[in-house]
Amino acid sequence: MTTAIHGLDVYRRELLKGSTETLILSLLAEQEMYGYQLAKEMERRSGGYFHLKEGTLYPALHRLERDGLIEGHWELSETGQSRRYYHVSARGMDRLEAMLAEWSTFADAVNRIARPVSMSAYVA
Amino acid sequence: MTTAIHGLDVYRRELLKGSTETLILSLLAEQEMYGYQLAKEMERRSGGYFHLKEGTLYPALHRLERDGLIEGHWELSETGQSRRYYHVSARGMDRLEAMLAEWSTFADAVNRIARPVSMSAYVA
DNA sequence: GCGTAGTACATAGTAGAGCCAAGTAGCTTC
DNA sequence: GAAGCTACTTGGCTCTACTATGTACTACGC
Repeated sequence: MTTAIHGLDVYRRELLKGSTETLILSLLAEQEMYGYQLAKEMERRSGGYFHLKEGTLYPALHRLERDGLIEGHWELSETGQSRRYYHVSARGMDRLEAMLAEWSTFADAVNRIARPVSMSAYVA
Repeated sequence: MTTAIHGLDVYRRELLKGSTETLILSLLAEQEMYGYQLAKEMERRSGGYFHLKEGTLYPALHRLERDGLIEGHWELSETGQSRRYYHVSARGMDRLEAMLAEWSTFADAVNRIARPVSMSAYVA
């Protein structure tokens, strides 16, 4: 059941694949944040469209840190909760820039194929 | 080795994930085509950006056919080569429309987060 | 004091997509 | 007859997002 809808769900999930890290880097580049805060901020900024699950968020943060793109440190909040704050490293900034350029190219290419008519300007 | 570049390769591949079927449906919606022709056309239209490998293309076509979004039939070319031509079904057209809408929403959401400044207009 | 809800992080397991590689098969060119 | 292009197929691999579950602390209502 819900087979008619199911395909779209999968589609949205697959679209997100690969963009998650760019989105995380973008937000962290603006401001140092901890995981939970990041998830909330992303949801807020996207008008509820992006809702990162834990199983996506934390492994992604671990990957980014492992690759040296972000750096994290523990802090104890007033309430006694431990939070891991992350900021983007110099290398991460370079990567972010490259990823944003890649995203632009990709989006343009998709639009050239999927929406050849409705796009106002595309190079001949 | 090539670790600095590797991340971007992965990024491009992951971006493609989920968009492939939309791209295929879009091209087939314009014109009936066979697999190999589809790959060439996609590469041409995207200025070489999209280069679908066989291991991506044919499984994707099989999935789309299995889901009833496209329908295929064999034809024998003048040279004696067998080709499987595909066209988009009514159901496939509906799905394509939904996917294009989803793509727009997704791209907007990404731009709101990743490029909050450079976007000319976004809703407050 | 106890259950519930929210905050905050971690991870094992699963599914799915794209890629690599290898194979089949026909045609053309040398 | 070897190489190269066309054309399709398939098995195995990697990577990513999600599900589900667990830990642990705080705050609220009863």
